[in-house]
Amino acid sequence: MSEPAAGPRRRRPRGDVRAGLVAAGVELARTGGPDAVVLREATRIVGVVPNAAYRHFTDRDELLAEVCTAAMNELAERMAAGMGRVRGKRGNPGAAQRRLAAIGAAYLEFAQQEPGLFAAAFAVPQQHAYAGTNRTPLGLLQDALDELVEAGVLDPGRREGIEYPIWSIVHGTAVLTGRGPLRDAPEAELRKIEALTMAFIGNGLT
Amino acid sequence: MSEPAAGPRRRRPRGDVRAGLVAAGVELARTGGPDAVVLREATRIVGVVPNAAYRHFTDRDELLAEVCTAAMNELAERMAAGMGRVRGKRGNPGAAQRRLAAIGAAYLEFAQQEPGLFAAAFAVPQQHAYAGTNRTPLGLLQDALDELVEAGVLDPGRREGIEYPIWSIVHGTAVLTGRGPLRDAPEAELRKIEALTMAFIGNGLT
DNA sequence: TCGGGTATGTGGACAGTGTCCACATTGTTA
DNA sequence: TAACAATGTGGACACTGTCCACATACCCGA
Repeated sequence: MSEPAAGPRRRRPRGDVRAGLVAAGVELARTGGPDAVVLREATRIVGVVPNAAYRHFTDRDELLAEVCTAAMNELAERMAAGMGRVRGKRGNPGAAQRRLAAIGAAYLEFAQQEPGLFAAAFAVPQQHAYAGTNRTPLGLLQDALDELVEAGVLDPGRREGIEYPIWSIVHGTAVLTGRGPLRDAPEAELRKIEALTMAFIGNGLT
Repeated sequence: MSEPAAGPRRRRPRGDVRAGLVAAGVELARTGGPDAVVLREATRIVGVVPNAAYRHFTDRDELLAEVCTAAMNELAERMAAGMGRVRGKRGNPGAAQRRLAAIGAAYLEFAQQEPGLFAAAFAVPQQHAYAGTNRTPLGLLQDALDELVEAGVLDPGRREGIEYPIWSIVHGTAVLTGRGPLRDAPEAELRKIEALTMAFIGNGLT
């Protein structure tokens, strides 16, 4: 009874349906990962007929890509937030180290609290643009490492390319303990693994 | 015209259809990853009606689980093979290090040469048994690390739990450079990242 | 040897999905 | 105001996983 009884229902404002579909897709991904992003369900949530989606996306894959980008952005956002909570001037050795630890912790925390979105973030079909901003996981990590060099904690000679092993170890931990084979280890065990991961990184930097 | 003209076609030997379905599933996964393991297509390959699959698996998920296990076994097999190619007595420091490097290299190589199977190996729905044998990626890694301790290369005090960061870094590299955001980096770049990964591990052990 | 029971395969059906086509409506612009 | 582009609708198709009832082949005990 919420609909205003027949009458040619007003069309939603421009671009509203598209945004709604993406938002709906994000919620679906949050619950069930990328596979749960089903086009028809998204249109149902928005309250529109399935075909309407094809006015905004050529494919289900295009919708999914949009959802994935949103998920990746949320991950980056949480990393930035975690880093922002660390006080201390840029270049301060202790603060620099804590900031690196903070983005790593935020990464793992996101993977644990939002397994669906985390999986979606890395389930991009085809190609990911990422153009423009470097407010991405990799960009943030690189910033943190650059600060570590500035602060004199990390030898400049060892800086080049070190973001990749570090990203790998954090991502690997997230995946293996999340959806992966280590998923049903007891909570305490998982904490220990995370601590080992962080320690291993620290070890590799000094 | 290849069928022997009507007549009640002989039933296949016991357990043959089941094995065939798994094999077909593996081939599908090899080409397109876990999502490509579609039950009806597998039955088509085996030459049987879709419903026949339900005499051997309760679910498509159960078939998929079987396929995933097979994929994981193949990964373990390749790691074991890579390790086996390294000569030198157990406990020899150099050989121990080369063996660790070999299983890491085999892991990355498998992920690159068989992206579909690699993805499938870690796409197990629900729970993974793995009971019995420890001829698994983790088991092999643990063996290699134990040997490293025996050989006096790795301080016994740092042995406990170190398999997890190491597995994580290798797995993370495989995922990020395979299906992940680093997937379309140029070949040379990928090699460099792999080398950095291995170096980072060596650094973390000594 | 035979007869029944169990394992296995078949045929037909259903709901759900992505996607296509033709049509209707709206909002905008010349 | 008339034409046009953007957007939404209705109906259809092939494909998927899964269910039910039925048919057959094989095996084991009498």
